[in-house]
Amino acid sequence: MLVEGDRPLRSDAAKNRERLLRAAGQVFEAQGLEASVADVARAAGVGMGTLYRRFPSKDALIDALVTGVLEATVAMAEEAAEQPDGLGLEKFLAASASYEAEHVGCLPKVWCNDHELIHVARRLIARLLADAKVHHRVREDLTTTDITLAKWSIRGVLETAGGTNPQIWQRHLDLLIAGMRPAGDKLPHRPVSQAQVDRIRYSSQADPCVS
Amino acid sequence: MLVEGDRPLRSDAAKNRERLLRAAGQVFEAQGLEASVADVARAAGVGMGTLYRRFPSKDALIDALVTGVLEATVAMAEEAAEQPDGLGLEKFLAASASYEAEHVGCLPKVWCNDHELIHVARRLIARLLADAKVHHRVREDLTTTDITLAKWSIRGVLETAGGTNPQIWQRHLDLLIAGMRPAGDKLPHRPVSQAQVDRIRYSSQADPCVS
DNA sequence: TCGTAAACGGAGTGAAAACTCCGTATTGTC
DNA sequence: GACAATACGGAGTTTTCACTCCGTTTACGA
Repeated sequence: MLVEGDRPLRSDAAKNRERLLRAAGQVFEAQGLEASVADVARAAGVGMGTLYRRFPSKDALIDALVTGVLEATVAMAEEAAEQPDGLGLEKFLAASASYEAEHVGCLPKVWCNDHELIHVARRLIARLLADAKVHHRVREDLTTTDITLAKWSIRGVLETAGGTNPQIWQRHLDLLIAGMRPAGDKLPHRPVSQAQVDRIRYSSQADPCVS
Repeated sequence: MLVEGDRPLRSDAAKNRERLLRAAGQVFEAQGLEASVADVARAAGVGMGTLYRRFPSKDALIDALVTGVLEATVAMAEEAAEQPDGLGLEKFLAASASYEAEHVGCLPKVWCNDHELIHVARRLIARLLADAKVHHRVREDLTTTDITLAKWSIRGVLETAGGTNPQIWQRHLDLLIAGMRPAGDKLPHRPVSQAQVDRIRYSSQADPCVS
């Protein structure tokens, strides 16, 4: 998944790599993704050379953070799948929102579509949704793309509010889940097709989001 | 509201000002706010000097766009207030989402809290919400901060998906409104206080959002 | 039509930030 | 303990981009 393909890292290099990732998360959360790499290096207590030896570009550094979030997301989806009674979907949404709240820094780059792990997560979410329907936890006309939109929306709340305050995303998730509950009427508009979602490349950045 | 305090603009200057605003909207939508001002000037067909004579900084240009969106938002809220039967809130949410979808470029800077017009809009929204409650269109435990979160969430969807496709935000708004509908149970978590919302300064940019 | 105040274009400037280079230091193996 | 191989720091390079300056042009009242 990461750039290092060959032999294991020397111990100091491995330690600095972790430091850099941790520092990058903090700096990007505090200043946004336009924070300078020099700031990240300083926060990590290493030199620029070290940063660039480990991550060939700023984009690669961000991508490593994104990959971490996505791996955690997939893990949470797998764990939620073991929840009985069709409550896995809700559990997953809460768990991943909570995790994202702690990693706000790289969120703008997380839910673009280029990343392999996103497709893995999406398949798992589809199963969670199906299970929730079997147990009549959610309305019949709910689709996986609705869940995708819900995740984008939580990201919007987290990015605006910062990840500090759990109340904020919890209350918003309450509202979303209330909207997902079974109801007599269908949602007024047609669901968004998966193809439409796939076509989106996250336009608010000019460059493709994974380096 | 705008920087020009004195005499009216000469005709060519006024024309170029409009061109610049239109071009800025398009360029920022296509490339994000980190697009260069040179690109904006080129798209508008004017020189750098003209841009900077009209808008003293890039931030001021963005702020002019933001002000336009907020003025439209206030106008839409006022219009929605005339809707009978407590449907004004839903009408407003749909109208403002539709408008924002056409002005995705500057959205990242719109819903920070520093702008005077935001408070105006918020007061209008509070009245729309109260009216919706009187007519039992929404649940009793819904608060104005919930609407604020809903607007942030729509912004998240629009920013990710781009403003091009109305289906996307409509379907998401369907879900939100379904969650707002009257129900037997209360939402699990406590509502977010207005003070908490006011404390947020939109952290994903380091600088304060209005120049 | 003429004069002037206002506006125009766009090359030039300075700062900021991504990325490189290389002399020095550290790790881990024989 | 010595010696490669690997990693380290941080000053220097290059590029990008916001912003300025000034000679030329345009609008518009008299």
